[in-house]
Amino acid sequence: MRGYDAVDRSLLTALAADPRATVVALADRLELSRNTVQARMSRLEASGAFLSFERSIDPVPLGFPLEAFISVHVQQKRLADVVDEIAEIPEVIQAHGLSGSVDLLVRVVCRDAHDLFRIDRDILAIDGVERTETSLAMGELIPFRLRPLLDRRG
Amino acid sequence: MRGYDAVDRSLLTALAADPRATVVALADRLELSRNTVQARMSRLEASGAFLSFERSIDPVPLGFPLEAFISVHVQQKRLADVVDEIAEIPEVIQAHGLSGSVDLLVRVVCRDAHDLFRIDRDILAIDGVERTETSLAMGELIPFRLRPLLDRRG
DNA sequence: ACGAGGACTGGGCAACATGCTCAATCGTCC
DNA sequence: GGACGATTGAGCATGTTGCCCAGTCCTCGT
Repeated sequence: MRGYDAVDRSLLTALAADPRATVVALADRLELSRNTVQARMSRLEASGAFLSFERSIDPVPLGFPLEAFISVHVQQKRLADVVDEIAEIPEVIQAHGLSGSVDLLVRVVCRDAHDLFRIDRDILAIDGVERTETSLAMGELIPFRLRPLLDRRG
Repeated sequence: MRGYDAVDRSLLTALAADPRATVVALADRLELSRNTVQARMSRLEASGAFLSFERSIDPVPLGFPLEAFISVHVQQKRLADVVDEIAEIPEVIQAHGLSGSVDLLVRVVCRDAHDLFRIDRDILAIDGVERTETSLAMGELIPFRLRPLLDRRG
């Protein structure tokens, strides 16, 4: 299933406003019948509209107040191995392969600056890694959001 | 409330495995009483452990298969204004302020390359923006995860 | 204009979940 | 020992879920 209609989008929006809303509550708010909401929800679920719930957990109260992005330059041929090794570091919470001069954008959280230093060192020590550049995230200036996208006509 | 104990972490882990699990189901799985789970959940909720549900929605089925990171160099003094203007672009789903040579790391999704080109142009046109560098995300090589962190001793 | 297919609706029903309260138990800390 | 907080099991009224059904409404293609 690709592309959602207005009903799907408003369902997602309503869910964003209240993630644990019941089907009945959603039906009420959207002025749809309970059956419709139930059917839509199963379809959304089945179509893979939802990512892991882990994305909705805040690392800060877990004790990781610092976030950083580490740009990694890699010997291309060893990219897969490098990724495997980076994945072993628990503080790495995400990594994207990029086009362009930087090969890998690694997102990490840590307890303090010392922690970050260590993680960077660990990545540099990996065979195939040529260079890294660490940027401390000073804040999420635009917090993750999909609403503007959801609110537009599809 | 800062810092969760083992019970909190296993609750979060269990929730990650099944985001819409009922309190009863969680109690079962963790071999806790229903009351305990209910109490913990309210505390987690109240302590701000959960981020917006939007983070758990996949932009791809919404019709945005392409993701990119745009590094933005800004005249420092105008940073706030630049962020405000960037926030007007719906395809911008997140932005971090960074330490280092890049001031702003903007995460965007788009329908196609043409779309991306337009967004980059829009950002460049903003007063106070000096330079941008666009990197297309070739894939989420390490999908967002907190489990390794959750699984460790707190 | 007709019928078919799909989505939506309202009704009903049994099984289950929730939110709440209570009394009892268990550790830990002073 | 005594006090405190966390946990437990029980109970209860109310709300929710998952399911099924029949009826309606739209949109298609013919």
